[in-house]
Amino acid sequence: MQLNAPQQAAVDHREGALLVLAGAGSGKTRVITSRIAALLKSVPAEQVVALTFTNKAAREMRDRVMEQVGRASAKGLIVSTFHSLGVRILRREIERLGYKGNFSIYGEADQRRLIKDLLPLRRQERGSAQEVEEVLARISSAKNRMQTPETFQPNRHDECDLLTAEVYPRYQQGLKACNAIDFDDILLLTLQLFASHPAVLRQYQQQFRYIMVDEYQDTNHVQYCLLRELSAIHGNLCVVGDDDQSIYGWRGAQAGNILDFEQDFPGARVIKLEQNYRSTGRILAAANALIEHNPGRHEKRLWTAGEQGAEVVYRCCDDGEDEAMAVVAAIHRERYRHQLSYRDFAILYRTNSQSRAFEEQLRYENIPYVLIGGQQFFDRKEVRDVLAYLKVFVNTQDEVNLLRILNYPKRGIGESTAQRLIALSVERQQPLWELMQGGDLAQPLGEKAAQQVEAFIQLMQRYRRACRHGERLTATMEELLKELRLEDELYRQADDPKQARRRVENMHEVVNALSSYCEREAVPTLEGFLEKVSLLDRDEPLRNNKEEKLKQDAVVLMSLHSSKGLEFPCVYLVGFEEGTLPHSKIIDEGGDIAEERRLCYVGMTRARKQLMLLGAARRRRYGRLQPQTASRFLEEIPEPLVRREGQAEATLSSPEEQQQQASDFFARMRSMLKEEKAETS
DNA sequence: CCGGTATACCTTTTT
DNA sequence: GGTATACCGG
Repeated sequence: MQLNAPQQAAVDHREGALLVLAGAGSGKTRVITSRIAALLKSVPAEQVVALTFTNKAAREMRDRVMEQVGRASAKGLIVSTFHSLGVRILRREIERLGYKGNFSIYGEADQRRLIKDLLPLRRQERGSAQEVEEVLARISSAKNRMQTPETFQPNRHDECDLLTAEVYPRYQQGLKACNAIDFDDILLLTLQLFASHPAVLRQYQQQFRYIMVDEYQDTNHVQYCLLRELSAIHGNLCVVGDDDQSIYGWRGAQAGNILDFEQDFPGARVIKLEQNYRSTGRILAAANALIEHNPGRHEKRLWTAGEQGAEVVYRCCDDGEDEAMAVVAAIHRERYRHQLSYRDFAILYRTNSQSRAFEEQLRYENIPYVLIGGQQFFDRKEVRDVLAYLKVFVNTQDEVNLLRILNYPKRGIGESTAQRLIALSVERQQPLWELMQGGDLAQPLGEKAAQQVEAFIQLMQRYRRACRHGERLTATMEELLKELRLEDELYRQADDPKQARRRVENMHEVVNALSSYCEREAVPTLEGFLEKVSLLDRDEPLRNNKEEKLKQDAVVLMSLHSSKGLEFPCVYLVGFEEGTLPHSKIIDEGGDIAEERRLCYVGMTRARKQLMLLGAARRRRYGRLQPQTASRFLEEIPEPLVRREGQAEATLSSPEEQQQQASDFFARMRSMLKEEKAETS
């Protein structure tokens, strides 16, 4: 297929800043890969950098460039995520900032643990889970705004902000003491490195002569600054994106970056791609009608030379189960009518918890499906526990993880012993690892505990040494799991043997991942493995990653966020209700409705041939059945563009609902009685 | 120190 | 309806 005129213009652009405003389905990826291919004809590959947000996007882009220019010409080309590039730079340069090269990368679980331990230091009340979560979010957002512990400006009238101001410096010190950095630090420290070491910056400026950025609308302020620094000399920055698809504002992305590009990089050329090659006319018309309700966009109107296609349908179902049945029925029907494969269908939802009803229905009907995202592999406790051992082997300063495994599996080193060790470590100004190694702990800890600690540290030393030899990594790890008897531990903990088996499987999946990493890599190291694992996209479980999953012939289930960048012949956008599609959290807390609208727009524009919107008249939320109303976005798409089907009313009549009402009544009575009691006593 | 049960809280979206 | 924490008894 040939490039159209604006696409070609973007590919041919060479020097200076370029903004490509690429509407959904306008052949954006093709433009980027073609432009890289064109550059490689006259520029050494190692001077070209393409940055993406997900590993999958990076891999895809790299593959497509190689298809066009061949493996040899692409050698040295950097296609990577922002975070991978950051880590790559930091591994080489971080000692200039006072960290050591074997630093750990802390995910949310590690961060939470660290903050949790910090909170009670300052306050008598113990840090509740909510508080930890809130403080963590604020620290992260501060980092995204480039506020350090020193420059953080709390809102004086905001309790939580003041707490954050106290915790933030300690948190950052804690990280450094553990020789660890968090996800936001990856980018922030890279930027700080550049600021404090101009010579280092210059070196990278000279190396990266042509910089391209995909999904520019998702960049946050730190990423923007990095790009500005790196392109400062030559100005060869080409960014591609679509402000209408900016859906990561909650994570600090600034759609302003793409709206202000022309002011930030004077002389920038702007090219709009508005011809859509993906969806039918009717789907585009509906999506356009919706997105036009958003203020302050780059004016853009998608059009297609293709056919009008089938009607877009909205269907109101009785409840969640009915909705699932309707989708499955539609899949059966369309598959038969148009000779489609299962993989041609996608079910998209706002929250991951919505997947359950569809999974059940699909399983019931024996339809193969794949679930993308959701409960993440690396968030699972059993996986994190194993990884914690590996992290400590690499970085013995990593006390967050050291404390995590100190008594896992249970080895008689309980909470009080741990606290005594920590106190001792503070008192003697000695890292925990050294303290435990030093022996002589019988007095402070007691004979028995000291013995257990001794045994623990012996074991750790032994395996730490064994891990140095890259050859036997996998075998060493297998031995470790065996010696720790983690499998038994998992069976003992779980109350359901099936659940236990799943956990054991997950644990072994880590070993499998390590094994396949070792096979792939020329010089495998534990460090390298952990780095890979830390930087994985949320929804690629190690080996059978997103692509492999998509290749199977199965219906795809995923969140609207995960769906960005993908396309399917038939899309079912479910939960089209107030409180779900504009999510209640956003409605209640005065969040950004426009972003919800964009999310909806992203979902709609994934569809090539057929788009169906579904909602329910009542739905179970937190286990309660509640009446629902149609999403406000439905009204924003005028009648002829979306055909309304089904008109279930929110009537309360089923036996289940009556029972629900009764139990609600008794719950109210009980709580009233409790209050009365409290008053009288 | 451990394992059990009661409980509170919760659900956005994720590199 | 599910998980993470709290508290209590052994």
